[in-house]
Amino acid sequence: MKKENISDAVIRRLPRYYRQLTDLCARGVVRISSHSLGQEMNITASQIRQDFSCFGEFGQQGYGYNVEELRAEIGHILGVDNDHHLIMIGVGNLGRALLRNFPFSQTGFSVDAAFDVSTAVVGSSVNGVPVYAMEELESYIEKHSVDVVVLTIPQSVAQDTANRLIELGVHGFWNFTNVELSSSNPDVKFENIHFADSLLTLSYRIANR
Amino acid sequence: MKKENISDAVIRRLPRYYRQLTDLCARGVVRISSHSLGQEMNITASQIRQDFSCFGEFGQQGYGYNVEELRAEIGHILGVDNDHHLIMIGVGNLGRALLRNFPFSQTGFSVDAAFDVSTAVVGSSVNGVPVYAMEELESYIEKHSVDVVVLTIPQSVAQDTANRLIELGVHGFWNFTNVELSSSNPDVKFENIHFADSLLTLSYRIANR
DNA sequence: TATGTTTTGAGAATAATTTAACAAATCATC
DNA sequence: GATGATTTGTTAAATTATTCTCAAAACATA
Repeated sequence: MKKENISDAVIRRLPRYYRQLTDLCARGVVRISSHSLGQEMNITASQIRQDFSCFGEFGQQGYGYNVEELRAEIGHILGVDNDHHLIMIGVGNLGRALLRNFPFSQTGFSVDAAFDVSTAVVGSSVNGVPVYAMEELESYIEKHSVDVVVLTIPQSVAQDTANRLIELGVHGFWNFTNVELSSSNPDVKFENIHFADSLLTLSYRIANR
Repeated sequence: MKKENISDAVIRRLPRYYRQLTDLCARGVVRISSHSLGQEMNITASQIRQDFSCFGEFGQQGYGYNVEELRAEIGHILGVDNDHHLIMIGVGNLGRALLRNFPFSQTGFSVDAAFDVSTAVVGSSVNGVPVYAMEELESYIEKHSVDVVVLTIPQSVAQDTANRLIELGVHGFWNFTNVELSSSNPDVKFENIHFADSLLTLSYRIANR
């Protein structure tokens, strides 16, 4: 039964399904049951069926799921076949590492531009992505469509920079700064990579194992 | 009422409390009630009190919580005052970015060594951390205590490398590869930073806002 | 010291998530 | 085509997480 509002818990599991199905495809597996998929992923078959049923009926009784088809469906739900446009603010060590290594195109994103305050990098390009000065941000966004902004900047300027971008109509932020960003507009979405938070939970778990 | 087993949901909120309390300290705030803390963090006062009560009674009726004291308690729970030892496997763009930027010491970790397969980096040092050849891993771990290993290596060698380290007694992994790692030993803890998963959930949310 | 206010921690109630159960549909084989 | 084995999608039950409520404790002020 297709649901109207999908819970966050379900959404956060989708990418993992997508990865597993990509792997199954690569291994040449044609079909799979919720039971065996669950075994591979170490989750219950019930949860898998429940999760998928939020979006439609992708399986067939007595048969299971067609791997390639299911992968395409979930990829579509996640938007990997979209043409999302992304820019990066902050071309320091982390920003550069992402530009060089992260497979943006595989997730449906094209990286169109980067911005930085440092005159040392402005004018250069990293992995084919041109680096502009922060002053050019407004005029750039007026001319180009921007779906997501990657924030790889210092904490201290994170919220101000976000505000400036929200003002310009951006509503997707991939936030690598270790602060909580917010907007009064509920349509503005923040996705955080909080390195420190992550390491601290590990610290807790190894101490309390 | 102190709890025996703390749920993952609670643990994952602790670092955020810690951050907020650090900020309050810096702002010179001496005491705070669950209500106003909740307002600042956009969560309910109930949840805050419930969360804290898992670990003890840190507040005082009619007064609230002493900010500095509470910060210290949560820091202690998370282990920021521990002397955890950490090594990094894989000194590529991402590994280098972390070594240069991430404040390991603030989270109770000291980075003692890094390892890589590339002869181009072996023998060098990044931000004071010496880079050794992968062949030296076994002898290094025999001589030094290692609590956590940061995996910033290609997916393809992630599980094998983890296995090799688990064999050597390591039971904490900060995993930056986009694969799910596992061990039959439940005392081995994996904390994942799955960049692609994170961006995909954002992709979903901006498309379905 | 008495009085009204604030605020916690705990228990109860509610909400959300996960797991179990099962009818209905398909498959595989005789 | 009939029969038994699979496997789904859905509903129900169980579990987990969050929010509400309130007595008890401490504070603030007179």
